[in-house]
Amino acid sequence: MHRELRQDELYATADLMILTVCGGRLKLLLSRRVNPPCEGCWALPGLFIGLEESAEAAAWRLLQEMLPVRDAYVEQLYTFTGVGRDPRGRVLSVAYLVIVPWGRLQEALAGSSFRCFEPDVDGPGLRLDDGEGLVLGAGDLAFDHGRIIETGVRRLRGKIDYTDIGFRFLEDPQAFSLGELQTVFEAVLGEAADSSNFRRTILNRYARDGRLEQTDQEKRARGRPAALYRIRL
Amino acid sequence: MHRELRQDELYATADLMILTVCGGRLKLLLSRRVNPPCEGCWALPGLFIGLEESAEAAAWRLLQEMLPVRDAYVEQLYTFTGVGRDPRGRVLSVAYLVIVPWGRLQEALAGSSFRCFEPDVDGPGLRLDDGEGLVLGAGDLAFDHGRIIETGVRRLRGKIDYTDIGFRFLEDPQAFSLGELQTVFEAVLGEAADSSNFRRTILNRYARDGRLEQTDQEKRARGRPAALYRIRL
DNA sequence: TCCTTTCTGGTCACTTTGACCATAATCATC
DNA sequence: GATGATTATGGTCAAAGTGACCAGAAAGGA
Repeated sequence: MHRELRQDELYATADLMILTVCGGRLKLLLSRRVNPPCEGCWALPGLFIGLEESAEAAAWRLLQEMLPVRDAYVEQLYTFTGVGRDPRGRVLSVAYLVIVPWGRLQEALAGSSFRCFEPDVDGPGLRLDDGEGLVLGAGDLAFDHGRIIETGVRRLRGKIDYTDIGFRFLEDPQAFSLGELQTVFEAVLGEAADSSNFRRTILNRYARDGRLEQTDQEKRARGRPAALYRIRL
Repeated sequence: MHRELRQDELYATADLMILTVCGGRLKLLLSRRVNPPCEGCWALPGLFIGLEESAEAAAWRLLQEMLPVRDAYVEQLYTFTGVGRDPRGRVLSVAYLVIVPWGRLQEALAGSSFRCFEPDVDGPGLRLDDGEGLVLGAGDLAFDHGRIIETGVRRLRGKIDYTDIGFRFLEDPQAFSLGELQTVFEAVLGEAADSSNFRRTILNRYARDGRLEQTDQEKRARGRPAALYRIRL
């Protein structure tokens, strides 16, 4: 999709930070740009916002075009407006956080050109590791996407403790174990939690007012079977 | 500033929610529109973002043009992108929270056309009261400014407890009493606080790591003199 | 039958929070 | 100058929340 931009006009794109938790790690979807500008760089998926659609509608449209997933969670992250951020012209970027449970993402991902990277925002600069030897720095990313990614990961970390955004990573919010939820929290925050304290905190916060309820089912895996819960989002 | 918009182009404005605390109440600045569209409606100040400036730079430019204040706090709030939000054409709104201490705002306000309104987001619909008998509802506002205002007040309330944004309302962050700070919190949250508990919480949170320090000065007013503090922002 | 793994429940000390009470230090008023 | 109102400051006390542990339960695997 090569597009010539007029220099006396303003444009806006919707750019998506598609996040998931897989193998106990927070992952981010990037694809390699095949056209200029930033040819060969890794980039967040994005598209130009049409004149007849809201930014969020554009985000959903892109999501459906790229990987037809249902039930994704989409939340506006921040709008990046630096003058020189796109060499083609003046392009604002309305960035979105998109959360898709790994199970649903995995299928859609097969035929796509996306690759999963694990973002690390704790060091001096952003690092992205695909787990197979490929490690990117901010310089390997198109536009100001490095800054967007840092903003997104930090925002997610900041919100997970006082909103229900963590539940959006669950394969099935109607049947999940507290262990699965803990895995999400650990992946997002990047540090281990005590399972006993974790369960106490979550149950205190969500079961008290009935948003979280235990079902009569259980999940059997390696260890002791886990009770399954249901959350009202 | 009447402007004809092309129908095949996209535009973006920076719209400002200028907030202050005055008389123990949270106030918001609105002005009445004298030109179409929404002639006669009350509106947030806003301008079109130029091709050569970032949205935040546009916000600062507008601020300086309207009321030359120094040392305001500016933070991006949200980007509103509804298709029908501006009858002139396709206009995105990058909304900003702007906080100006009342003392500095008051002077600049004298010659302007702005009016202070106290926003109330707790009822079924937004209400804005200027304290002199004028009460606005969302329908009296231009564009989707009612939605912007609700978003802004809620965001401010949500952030005041776990960020230092409340200190931005202080006349002088280098010399303020805890009573003044408490007034800010009460105005923003809309409910009274226990002064003893408030001081303990603030001192615990900010004095522990040295961001908040007591000065050797004090402020004398009606009651017992108050110690003055300094915050590192 | 062990051993490992995971889930679940509990204790204990420490911190935080909300509701009070008490006192201190000033001003306004008589 | 005495008195009362007002605001600031310091403290207690119980309840709730948090972090570090320990212990047992219930499964699968060797």
